[in-house]
Amino acid sequence: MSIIFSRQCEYALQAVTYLALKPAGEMTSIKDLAKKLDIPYHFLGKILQDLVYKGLLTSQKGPTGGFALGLPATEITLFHIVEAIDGVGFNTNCVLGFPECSGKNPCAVHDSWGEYREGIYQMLVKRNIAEMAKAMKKPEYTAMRR
Amino acid sequence: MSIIFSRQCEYALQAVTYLALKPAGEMTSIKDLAKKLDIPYHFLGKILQDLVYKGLLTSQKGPTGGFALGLPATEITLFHIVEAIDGVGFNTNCVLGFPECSGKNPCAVHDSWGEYREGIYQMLVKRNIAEMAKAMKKPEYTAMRR
DNA sequence: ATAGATTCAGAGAAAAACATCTGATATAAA
DNA sequence: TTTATATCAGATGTTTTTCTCTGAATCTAT
Repeated sequence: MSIIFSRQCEYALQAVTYLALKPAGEMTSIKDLAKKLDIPYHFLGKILQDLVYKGLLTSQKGPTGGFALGLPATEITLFHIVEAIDGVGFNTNCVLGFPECSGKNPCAVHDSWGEYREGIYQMLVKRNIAEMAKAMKKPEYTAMRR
Repeated sequence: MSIIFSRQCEYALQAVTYLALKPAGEMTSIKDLAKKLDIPYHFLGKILQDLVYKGLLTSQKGPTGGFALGLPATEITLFHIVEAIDGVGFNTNCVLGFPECSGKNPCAVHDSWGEYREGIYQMLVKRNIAEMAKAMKKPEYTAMRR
């Protein structure tokens, strides 16, 4: 289907970015997140739970509870989230799926892909959630529905 | 799971590349392809059928039958195959899945990704199956098992 | 204390992707 | 003409991913 990240991963990126827009310390409920971002409620719950377990978010139960960033927004990179949800398979295997493609026996796109892959990796490592939030702030996120 | 092309698409690329290594006009059976490339027999059958329908391959029934390229190897690009199997979703949507990411309201990686995407696209469009076959020829493809 | 709102945890359902099976049809060679 | 070997076509099965449900456990505010 031509995709780089799983749906879970995309949802995670969106949710964390949204949390980064909130005042520090404020908790946001799954309900709010799911509604604003148009992500299935229970599915999102699972994903956020996972991110709490991995230390990227914190959570609090009970009324006024919810989720918040577990680290300063500037310290959470896109790569942290991708790694937590999807793992890092995309920079080991041949893009075209040739099992024997390697440095010794490269496929015709082995080297070009290596460059793009590295670029994408750098993009994920260098961009943090604070930047993402800033970029998406324009229409105050209200337009962020599918 | 972090992937760009579907398994089907990878199998298709491998199979077509393998066919390009064969003398022109020679037919290769699913059995041969499946065994050499270690792809599930019936699944591969379906994929090849699809490629015949799309005009990239030709087929012949009966003994001595099988599949062959439907066009000269130099005229089949990687993009042709990817397009036939996976479609072209990867150069329209936001990599990170932000629904509202666009030129007007770009996410923080919108522009960088645009460059990589274009590069990858060019890579697929410019590389043809003849080149792929040449690159993979070294150990005469015999090592191409998982 | 109690009530209400929330996350947590694990099971389960639905959909999509991946793979297999079976019978039909075509074709080449004996 | 018969037989063996292919693809073709459609149904079926399996696995993975996506999404849902339910019943705790936890916490806040009244």
